[in-house]
Amino acid sequence: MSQMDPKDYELEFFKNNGFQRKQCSKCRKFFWSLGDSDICGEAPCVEYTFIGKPLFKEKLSVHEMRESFLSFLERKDHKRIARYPITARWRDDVFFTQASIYDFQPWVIQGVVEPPANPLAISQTCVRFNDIDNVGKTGSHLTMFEMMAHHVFNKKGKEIYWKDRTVELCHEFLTTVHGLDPRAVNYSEAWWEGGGNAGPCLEVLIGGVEVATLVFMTYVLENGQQRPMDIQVVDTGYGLERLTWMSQGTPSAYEAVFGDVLEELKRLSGTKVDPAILAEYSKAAGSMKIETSADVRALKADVAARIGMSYEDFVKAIKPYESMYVICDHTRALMFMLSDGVVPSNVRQGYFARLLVRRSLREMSQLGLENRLSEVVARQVDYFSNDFPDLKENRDEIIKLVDVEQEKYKETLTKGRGIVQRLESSEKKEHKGITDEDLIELYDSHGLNPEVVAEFASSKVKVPDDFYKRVAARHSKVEREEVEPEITLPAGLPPTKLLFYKDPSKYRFRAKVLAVKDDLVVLDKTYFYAESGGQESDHGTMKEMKVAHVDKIGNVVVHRIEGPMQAVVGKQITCDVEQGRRKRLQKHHTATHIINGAARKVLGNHIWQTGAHKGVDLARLDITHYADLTPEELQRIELLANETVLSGTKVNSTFMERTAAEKRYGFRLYQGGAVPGKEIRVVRIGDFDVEACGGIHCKNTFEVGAIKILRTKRIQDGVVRLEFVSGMTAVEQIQALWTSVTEASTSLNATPEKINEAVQKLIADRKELMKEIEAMKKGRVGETVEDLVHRSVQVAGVKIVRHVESEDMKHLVSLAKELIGHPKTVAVLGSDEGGAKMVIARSPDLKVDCRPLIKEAMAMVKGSGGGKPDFAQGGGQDATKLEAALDRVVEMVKETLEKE
RNA sequence: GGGCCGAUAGAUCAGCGGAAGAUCGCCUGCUUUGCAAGCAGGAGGUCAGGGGUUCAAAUCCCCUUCGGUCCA
Repeated sequence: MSQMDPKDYELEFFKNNGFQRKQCSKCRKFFWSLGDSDICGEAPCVEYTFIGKPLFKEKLSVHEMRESFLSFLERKDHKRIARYPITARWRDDVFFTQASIYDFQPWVIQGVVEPPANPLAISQTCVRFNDIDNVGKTGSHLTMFEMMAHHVFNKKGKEIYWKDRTVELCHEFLTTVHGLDPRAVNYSEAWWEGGGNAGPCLEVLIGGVEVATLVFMTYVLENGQQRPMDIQVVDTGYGLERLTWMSQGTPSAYEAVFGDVLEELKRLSGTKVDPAILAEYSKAAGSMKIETSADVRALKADVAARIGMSYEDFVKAIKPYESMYVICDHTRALMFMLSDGVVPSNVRQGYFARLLVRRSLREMSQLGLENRLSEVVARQVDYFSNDFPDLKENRDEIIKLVDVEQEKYKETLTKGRGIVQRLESSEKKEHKGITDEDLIELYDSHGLNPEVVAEFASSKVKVPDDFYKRVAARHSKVEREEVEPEITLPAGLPPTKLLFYKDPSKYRFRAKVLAVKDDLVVLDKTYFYAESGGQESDHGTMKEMKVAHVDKIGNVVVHRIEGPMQAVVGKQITCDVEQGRRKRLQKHHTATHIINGAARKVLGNHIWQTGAHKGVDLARLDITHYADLTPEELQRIELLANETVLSGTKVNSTFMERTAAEKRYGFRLYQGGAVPGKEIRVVRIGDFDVEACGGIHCKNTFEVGAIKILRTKRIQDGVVRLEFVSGMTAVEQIQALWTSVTEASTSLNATPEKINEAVQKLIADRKELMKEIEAMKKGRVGETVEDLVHRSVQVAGVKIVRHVESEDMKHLVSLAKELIGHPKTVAVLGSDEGGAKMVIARSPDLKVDCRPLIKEAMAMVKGSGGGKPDFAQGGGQDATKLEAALDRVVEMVKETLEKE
């Protein structure tokens, strides 16, 4: 904390209002307060003081608390903005929105784009999975929470407010709005770092809980160095759930936050716990700061001892409540994730949705509520949908996704049960049961955690203490980082004017060269579209130079030149954008929006774009969906897409004020990833599809010409990829397909329509023929056998059949099998097909061991062999020695027989 | 994005270097008033695809594709 400078915290607001700077006698932290205590006011320095005696004047639900915060700030000239999606589509460094400031990283904070409002107020839905194991047990841990915030982005010369006003607002909200005793709040000095930024912060402590953090983002961290930011950001974060809890003074945060839903669960499960036990536990849990599972164990042991129960009985008594708390938390998180377009999957964001579903299902079954998870989720939707209308809109989708996912887990369990049982029965022979390694394998590779395995197993399962540690160990690996070479441009380049938005049909223009670096040219303005939003860049020429790629770095467009560089800084040059390429790209881009809209209409509201690429020859769109597309669904999407093309709907591409656009079209806009900025470009195809998009589009859907979906595949669980073509590319593709179909049908002497029939018949015929051949071969063997037996050499009453023919091994083997069906027979068969091959076999009524025979014989032909005592086979390269080898075997057999 | 497990008959799986198996399902008979079942017989496999090692590969090695699962 060497960065901390006491001056950072000496606020006018504190001085003018009589706050004293104190040092906590326990943790030595400095804090500002109007009260008398010399303790900072955060657990564990103090115990929670508000349990049973709320510190606010009114008990508020989460909804009321959220509204009181947002409307308070509106009265203080802040603009209220809607929450951002919980899955951070606009960032590739994180999966989920974990704090309100995430909404504005990195572009707003870096000054690349304007914030949607300034100052602004928001209640941002967030999820964090680090403490998931503590949820339900500690009384306060949650995976999903709402971070309420006021944010200010101060640019030089345009400062709005900074530390004093921030603290003043916070203080007023707590004391004036909620009637908190001004002496009951402490502001403790701390330092904040995150996302490459840092700055001083004040932690707002009430009743033992940190209810808010007021961060003043001041510095950029670069190579361990601090540099002042261009924009100084007020980043506050108020814990909605904590404030609500505080206002109610319930034993745990869960009781305060989950209201209706928790009641419903209690009713459904008919859970009854001795109120005395629960009260005692809640009191203890609520008054302690608990962070690890060891803390939880210690706490439980402590409480159990205090009320005179055994640890085991106590744990058992309180388990149903823990289950319900977990379910409440997980289903709320799940609801928002699913509503925001996360489809459960085995990778990325989807995995966390799956995790929540599976954990919830296990707790549900603990309560005896199998197969009813979606009911609870539905209840959550009802509880929250007044304040988040999108939840209501997506209600059916959310329920469907939960049900689908529940089915998938059941399948995993069904499979798992079989695996466990087979494992047990196969290892019973060694009397080992299920080992630690088995448990880890079952969890890591088959998704069965130890409790589930124990349930499935008939033998006793012992779980090692360090189970999860050992699982983690299996995943320890060296993270390799791929550092992309970053292009550094000369400093001070102005943003390139993007003229293609003004006139997308202009292909020839003159512009001034601002900079040249290696093979890159920067102009003052350009009609070249830079690769973004999955649309490949334009190509073209500048004077005689070939433009091979166009990129955007920050606000500057760079044109990459292939071949000799002729651009001169300061000169005006003539540029030409390649028309044909642009037109194909733009058709594919509009087609992508159409396909996206069509897929959503056919499949449902959970369809979101999760990736897209628009090339010259092919476009592809990845959408979130929980199952493979059926041929029917695919056809319906294709039909609807082409109907839309033919409808001749106007494609509107206009810049709109961001909040107005969001209000009008909702967060659906952000299909290709949220594009923050005060103004966003909205591409709207009638009522069919609206997306925030920077790409270049057709002016009317009929320009797309035609859309042909070529193929679809599941690229992960939960994501389906559609590959398609449009315009002339579609016609070319159809022609190419038609050509191969025609050629194939000609070869088959069938019409294209009957081609499948013809192929099926061909396959059936071939199968039939193969069988006939096999049968004939067998018959031939039968014929030879009698003949061979007849011509065999007899030694000591044993028939030795020595025979050579040019056939494959399979033939020799079946011949040998037939021969040793005769009593007292030894078969010594050879073939010179593709080297030397030999089979030595004898009927079961003899004792000759064939293995040493084949070994010796095959050594003679530079090979080897083996098998069973009564049936050996082998081979070698030297077919010229085959006859000699056969003779040698017959010799040895004779010797053996004569000895007996 | 990474680790691990896996792909054999319609389904579930065994086999893990020496001619492809079990159970269920399916078909045909027999038995039964009928059903469930029982008995007898039968059909059904490019052992995911492609390379390699070997005398010999479902089996060992490598690659590809697909699935499952855990972790970020």
